[in-house]
Amino acid sequence: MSREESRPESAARAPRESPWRANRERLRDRQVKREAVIRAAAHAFNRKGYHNTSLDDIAAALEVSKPTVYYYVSNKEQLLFECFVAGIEPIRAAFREVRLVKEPARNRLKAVLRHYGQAVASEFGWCMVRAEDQDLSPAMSGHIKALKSEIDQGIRRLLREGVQDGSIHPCDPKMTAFALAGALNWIAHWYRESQSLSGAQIAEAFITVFESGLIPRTGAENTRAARRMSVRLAR
Amino acid sequence: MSREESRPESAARAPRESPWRANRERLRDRQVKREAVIRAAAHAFNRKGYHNTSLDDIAAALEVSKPTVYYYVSNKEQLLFECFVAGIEPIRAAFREVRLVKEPARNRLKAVLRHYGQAVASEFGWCMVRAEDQDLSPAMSGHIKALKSEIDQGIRRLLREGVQDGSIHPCDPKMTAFALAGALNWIAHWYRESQSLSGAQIAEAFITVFESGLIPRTGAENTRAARRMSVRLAR
DNA sequence: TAGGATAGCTACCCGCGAGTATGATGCATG
DNA sequence: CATGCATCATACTCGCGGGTAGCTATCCTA
Repeated sequence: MSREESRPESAARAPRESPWRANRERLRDRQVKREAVIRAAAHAFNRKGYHNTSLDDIAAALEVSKPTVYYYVSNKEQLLFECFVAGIEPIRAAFREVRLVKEPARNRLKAVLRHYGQAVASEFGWCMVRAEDQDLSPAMSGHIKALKSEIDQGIRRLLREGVQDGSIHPCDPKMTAFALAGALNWIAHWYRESQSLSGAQIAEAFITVFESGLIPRTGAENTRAARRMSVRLAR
Repeated sequence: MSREESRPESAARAPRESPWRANRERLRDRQVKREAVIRAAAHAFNRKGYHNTSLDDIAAALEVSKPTVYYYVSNKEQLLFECFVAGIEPIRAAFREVRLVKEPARNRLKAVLRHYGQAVASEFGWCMVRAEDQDLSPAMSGHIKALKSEIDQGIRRLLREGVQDGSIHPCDPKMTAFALAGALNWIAHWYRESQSLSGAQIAEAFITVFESGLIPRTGAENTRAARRMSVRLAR
């Protein structure tokens, strides 16, 4: 990434304002490498599953040895945890972002769900969705549960707000949130990078389904969703 | 089960019509025990996950030794496979059953989804949903993929039929099937037997969500679903 | 130029768990 | 009684993989 510019500088002893400069750069280098380890782990977990991936596999993918991996991460469990966090963070960010927006709750929910879908289809999606408490120590399991719950509660809240402001059809927030999140989470099970659709496109298609519902709509309300669909089906 | 009546008979040498009678009974006994092994495995997989469950665990739960388990099943992989089949069979049955019914496709789809939800919330639900190709030999993985695909195609077909007969809002069958199945599959991740709702009730709630959609309905069409919901929310 | 921190490797330990060799028990048949 | 089959246990093998001990190389700093 930024290695190409930063490295030669320090190697050639550029005018150093602070004696800590080189140190900071080394730390940043280390961070870059650490992230590479996380990504390699996510990639491997994606393809072969957590339990079928050995740390030797991950090391081999990075063309280093196993102790090198342990130099950047304390153990396998933490590796999974980091992948989980990397996967779920964009969703949390989406909630924060949307909190400031002045729009009907349904639109804010849609924005969140779009990011949600993209996150699940990302390289960390598998880890986020499949990180199981059974595979983790109680402490990490607790962290993960808390983060998951935060997302769940966020969706329920948007649903309640939507029902109140009239932008969402009356519904049971808990069950509806389960249904929405479940459908999106499940993307991680079938989505492959090579697919023709991107994560955003899938999220968009799902949102269309969720919005219109299965029962045919009559009159003025089946406007956008239905028209978009007929366009999609036409090509 | 039927052991109480059948065993004494054979032990007491009841009038035997055929010399194979005792043999048949022994075979049936064996089948009963075999199923007990499968169920114990499903139970353990449910709680601790496939990879965190050893065959010693399963044996211990049955109060037998590991070789006894191997006497009824050839290896761990097959154990998972059997659980998967036990989980998915009710869904296949639902499709067969519904094929004969003369109803709008949306109602037939609903019937299937109800069984689907119950199956996922059953004791084999976890195994059905989580059986991963990575954990299985290519042969079994192929079987499982075929069965999963059969279900998927069945849902898509019902959706297409529904769009044609007008009982379902125009939609992309592929994406809609993914959304529906995903939401239902995900039940296995959060459902616990102790929960207040049964699998059937959850399926019912989900169907309500899918049918109405998030966008508020106006006029005559928000009849059943919305009324049902206001009842639910009232108590 | 010595000393120390950083980064990485080879070679190992060791426990867990899948699967098995072998033998004991018991029941039916001849 | 002897033979054979079915059922199950004890006690093992063995490889995989998480994790570590200890050595080496490099580079920065004093």
